[in-house]
Amino acid sequence: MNFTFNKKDKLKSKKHIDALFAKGKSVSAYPLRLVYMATTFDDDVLFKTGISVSKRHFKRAIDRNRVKRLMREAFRLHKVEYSNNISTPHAFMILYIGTEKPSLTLIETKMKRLFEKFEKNEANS
RNA sequence: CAAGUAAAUCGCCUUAUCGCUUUCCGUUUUUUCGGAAGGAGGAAAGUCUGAACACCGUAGUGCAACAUAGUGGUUAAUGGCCACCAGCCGUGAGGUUAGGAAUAGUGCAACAGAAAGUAUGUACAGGUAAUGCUGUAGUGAAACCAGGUAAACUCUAUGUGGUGCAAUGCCAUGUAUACCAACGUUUGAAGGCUGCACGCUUGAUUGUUGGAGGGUAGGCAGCUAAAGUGUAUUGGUAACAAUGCACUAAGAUAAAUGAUAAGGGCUUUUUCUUUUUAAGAAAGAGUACAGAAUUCGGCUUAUAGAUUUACUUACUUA
Repeated sequence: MNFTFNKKDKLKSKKHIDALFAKGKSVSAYPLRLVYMATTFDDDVLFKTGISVSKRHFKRAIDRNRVKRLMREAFRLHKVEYSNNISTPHAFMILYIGTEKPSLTLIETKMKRLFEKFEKNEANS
């Protein structure tokens, strides 16, 4: 078991992020939205994940930080379950598209749905 | 006691579990792993100002634009701060100011009033050849060679170059390639047609290698020891200054400093018990504003609640 979520697991490269938003596919489970793309990384990590909250929905930095931290927690604690079903390297970006401040349990359940959808899409294609 | 005034301070805590990040040490070829130490604020916010720092610009002068506006002081600097004077507000402690100039000019003036300047009406009185020609009354803060207004233009005095750490400097994978060198060259390098071969075709303005330039992804510096913090003494009404002693305090970059659970503080509401004030118990609710991004000095705005110090109190009530 491994609950870590450090620099290597984060999607940080500008190149990857630009490519992701340009070509990536997406699934959503309100208030979350997952943009994903199969790709390769220089260091051998299976997948890298970025988390983003729009400035449009949360004007104050303190609120954005709070939502991002909750999302990071939700992802970190269930990372292992998700990674079991992923075989090829992927880049992920999880966006928060709601406008209300969420609770941790809401995000956890929604994120589970999000990845279920993602797996179904991958199996079909 | 109550109601106020002015300053200043604090602004949740503990434990457990799972994490993030920086530095150092050990380990390891690196990655990894282990250990230790550090890790948001009074406003980190607004980006309104003054500087440091960097780059660009820069003979001099004038105009324009913008800013400031009592006097003195303080400071690296300021439009900040302090003291005093003056006006206004308050019983008072105190608060507040948009405090230069109204015979340089232009404009504006609610209500009232005939009229607020190219005006002269009404009533009465006086006067004239005649006429608002003169006086009084009436409106108003102000009614003629007058005043008010510069939070209207304006004038005066003083001051001001621009852009910002996404500044700027350095390293540099890949891609394309100016340039240089070597090698290959009509005995044909290399490319195109093709699955391959033959063949056909283009053909040195090119191919390969190396250098070199350029500087995208990315990285490093800038980047945290400073007009620093605490404290004591001295000078000064004060802002502030000088000196001594002690201390070292985030450095991320799709952006760390957290999440969850339990318990405890604090505030408050309701109910119950004892009761002179008050105290105790139970249940519920609340626990703010807000997140560093080159660094400092200020200003402005947001802020549940708590604490301390100094001072004031007219009328009214006792």
